[in-house]
Amino acid sequence: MREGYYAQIWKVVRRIPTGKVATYGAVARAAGFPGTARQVAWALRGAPRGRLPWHRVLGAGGRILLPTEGGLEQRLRLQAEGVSFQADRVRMDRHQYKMNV
DNA sequence: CGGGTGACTTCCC
DNA sequence: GGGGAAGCCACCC
Repeated sequence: MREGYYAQIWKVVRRIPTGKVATYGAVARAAGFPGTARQVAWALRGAPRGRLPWHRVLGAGGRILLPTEGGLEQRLRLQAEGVSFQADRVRMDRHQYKMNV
């Protein structure tokens, strides 16, 4: 089933190391599907929870876009990994993970 | 195959 | 820098 696209996205997300983050758009590009940032969110939502560092994927500018509790959990998880924030955004200048396109 | 739905982005005011 | 509009696209009726 829908493994083709999702599997690629998950593979990229799993490459993001602890303490680093990436944006939806960057993940999409690295996976070989430029312009599908929105679909990355689908892939994360439909991902098998527990074995994917979903919390390391953020919106452009380092913003957490996951609403309500999920967003809070995401922030806590990131902070637990040593990711620093400035107001509501992650300091991308320090934590953005550069992927080999 | 048409239409609605977003954990998106970018541009413009 | 907030707010709105438009572009994009996999997924599910």
